[in-house]
Amino acid sequence: MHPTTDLRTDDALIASGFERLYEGLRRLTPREGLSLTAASTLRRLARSGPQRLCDLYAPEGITQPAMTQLVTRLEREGLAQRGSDPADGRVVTVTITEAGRAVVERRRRGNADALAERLDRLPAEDRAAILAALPAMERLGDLIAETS
Amino acid sequence: MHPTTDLRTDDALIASGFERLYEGLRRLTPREGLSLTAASTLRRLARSGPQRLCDLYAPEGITQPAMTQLVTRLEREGLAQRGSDPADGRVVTVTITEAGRAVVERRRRGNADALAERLDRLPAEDRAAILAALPAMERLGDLIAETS
DNA sequence: CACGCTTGTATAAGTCGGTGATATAAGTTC
DNA sequence: GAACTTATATCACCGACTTATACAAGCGTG
Repeated sequence: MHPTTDLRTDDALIASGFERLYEGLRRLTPREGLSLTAASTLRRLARSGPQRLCDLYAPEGITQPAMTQLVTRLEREGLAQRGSDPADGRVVTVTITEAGRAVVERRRRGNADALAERLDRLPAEDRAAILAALPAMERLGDLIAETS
Repeated sequence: MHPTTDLRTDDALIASGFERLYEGLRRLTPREGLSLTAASTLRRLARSGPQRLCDLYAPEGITQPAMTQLVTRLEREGLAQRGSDPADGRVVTVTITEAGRAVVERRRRGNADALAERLDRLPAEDRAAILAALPAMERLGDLIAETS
């Protein structure tokens, strides 16, 4: 070990490693008729409960009209529902339906299965290393989400 | 430690951890007018050298016409070039240009910088854990790419 | 060597998911 | 209550895919 770890080099290593992993993960998930944004929005609704439309588009990185359209599509497919705020006649609240939750769950399971298939072919010590780094990566993911 | 590690539980943990990380990474990268597929194709051309068009679309997970169109767009923007195979009059070879390489490099650096900004806010032991898991994650990424 | 089959690209038409500009309606402020 | 702000919707457009199909070059076999 060096007396002071070289952050710059480490960061570059991590970035290029994540790049490879990211590409793999991207290919792994079947679309099933849901865009990345649609799936992410559904997960958010499942995780954080009903949200105002106006609080939804910025974290998903799309514009307001895009979110209006996305919610319309989700509603048409029965995965989410529009509601109204009694206190403010302008706002539309978006709620995930049971069918929506089922889709989120099915996708999550499918993704996990596909990943597991590959993980099983990895040496045990690789799995252990990934497992050990997991809490750190989750914290990193949250940190990115906060400071988006 | 358990006598036999519970693979199923570990896999699920890893899948959900990766999900959070993936969402974060997805938001991190600015689009800069390149689709995910376009960026990935450029990286592939930079990494593996000139490729036949027919060898390009399957690994990127799109159809052949989509790749034809993508190459046309890349060519129009000066990031790639079409060429021909003297031995086979049907094939089109695709080569990345210097401008294309520059774009790949700039995106990589931008991504690394944005990531570094967050990594710096992570506790040192988290960074260390991620660094330690990196080779494993790269192997996993490659494994997914192979068995796509 | 001519015929049909296969392989590699391209084109056409349609769809989906996004954008910016703008409209509309509800709330807020003074 | 007029002007401003906020929340959503609509419009026209574009980019990036899809399937179906065309076309041209190579290949195999009688």
